[in-house]
Amino acid sequence: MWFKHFRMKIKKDIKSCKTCVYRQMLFGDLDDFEYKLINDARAERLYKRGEVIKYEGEKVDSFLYLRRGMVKLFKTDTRGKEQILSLNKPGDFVNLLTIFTKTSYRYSIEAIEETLVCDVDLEVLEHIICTNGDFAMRVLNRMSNISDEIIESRFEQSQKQLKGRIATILLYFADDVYHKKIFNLPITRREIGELIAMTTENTIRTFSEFKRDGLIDIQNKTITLVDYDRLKSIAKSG
Amino acid sequence: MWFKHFRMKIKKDIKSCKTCVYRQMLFGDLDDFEYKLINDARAERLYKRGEVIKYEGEKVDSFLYLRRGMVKLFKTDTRGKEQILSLNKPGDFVNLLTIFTKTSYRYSIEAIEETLVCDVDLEVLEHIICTNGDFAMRVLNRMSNISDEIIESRFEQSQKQLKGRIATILLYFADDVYHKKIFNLPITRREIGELIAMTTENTIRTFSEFKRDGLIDIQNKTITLVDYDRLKSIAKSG
DNA sequence: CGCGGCTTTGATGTTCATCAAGTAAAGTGG
DNA sequence: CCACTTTACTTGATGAACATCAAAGCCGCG
Repeated sequence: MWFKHFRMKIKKDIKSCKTCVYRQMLFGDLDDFEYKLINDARAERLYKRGEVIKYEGEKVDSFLYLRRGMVKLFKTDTRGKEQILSLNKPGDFVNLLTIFTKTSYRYSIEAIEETLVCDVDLEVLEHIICTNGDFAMRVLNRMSNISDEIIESRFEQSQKQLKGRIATILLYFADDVYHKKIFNLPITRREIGELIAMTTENTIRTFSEFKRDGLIDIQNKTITLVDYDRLKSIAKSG
Repeated sequence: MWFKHFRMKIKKDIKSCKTCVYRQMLFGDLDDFEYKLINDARAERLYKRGEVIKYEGEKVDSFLYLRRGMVKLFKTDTRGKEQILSLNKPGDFVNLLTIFTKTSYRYSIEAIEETLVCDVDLEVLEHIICTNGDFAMRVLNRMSNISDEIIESRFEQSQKQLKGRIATILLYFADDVYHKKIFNLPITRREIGELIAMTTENTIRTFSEFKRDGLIDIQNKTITLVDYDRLKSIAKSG
């Protein structure tokens, strides 16, 4: 398993953070000098599906944000089954909540499709936080928002049962990730199960049922949302 | 309901933050001027059991920390049932994760016993963060830790079933709150159910079963952990 | 002293996990 | 490129864990 770690490609992109589309989300108001610091401490890394970006237990020493692709954060439970804590899509600050913990990762991060990640050295980020109070406030603000969203979405998912959770996931891909009603599922049925805390079998059963009921169409990995409104209602009602 | 809000007592304590036992947890390295700022922006508030400290939807405009007593953070689900997100005990920073969100509370905070809370105006805290980088880093560090702990404990609880969750809660009170094997349960059976995401009935059934099996003794609200080791093992194994 | 909330126990039903078994797809090594 | 192996996908049958419904005793409090 570990050998995968060494296959990752490291390259420097010519473009600077200044021209990055995700810049304004956090680094919007830095001055030229600060940009240069960030930019010099930054590496772009490309991962293939299945490559592990960070292992549980590794030291947290960089700030990660996702430019392309998709990653999962997951832990392995006592019986050896993986449980997915969250999916991250382009624009997400993968590990922002954990970044300042001074301990090590409590979960692993793995690419679920070809993924491009920006990796910024933590010390540089900390330096800017220490010297630029407004920036510190912006980081704090992002952290609060991410934390609130996680708690909120967990709360909502916990009230739903199987069908509601599956419908929610399908709508997440259609609305928030691909912005289309037809898309290729980037993850396996098993991973969907790990994400919604259900077994693979029941996840598949629900997919089949949704297909029988004319809610979706399935061609292997290609999903089409046929009855969007009814899916929405299932996602809502549980 | 809302009228409760106005019954809360507001008083200024003579002692300053400088002498507070919880000082070193966050405010340890502030200079005299900063202490004075915090101290002047601070109010101590005393709440009785059942009094709501913050309502979901209220604006977040202060930093809260708990000096005495216990509070619960909770939300009301779609069917009108409450779900407890977390319990906080003395020394906890009740709303630290939410503080910088610039929106409003997504949950309510209520005292479950007589509770003394320090309430610090947010603008003053933000001012100090903006001008004292080391302090900002310490706040970020605390936020990361709290977030990690929440995610970790949720992950662990989600793998357990009824008995494991109840055992975990009992050990939490004994080990982390009261540091005794005999204590008065500060919350009702229903609230325990809300905390572990189970029904009141099954929570009670499990209590009875633990008593029958000689794990605990129950006299109304007074709980005695009789077989601490076996409880520990149940909490661990699920 | 009676009303409402808390507590308790039992009976029944639902949701989901587990086990089993087979097909399809996707890597892998010769 | 093909046999072989592994992993993903699928469906059915059975059982366990927990929710729901019902009913009654208890306790505090106005």
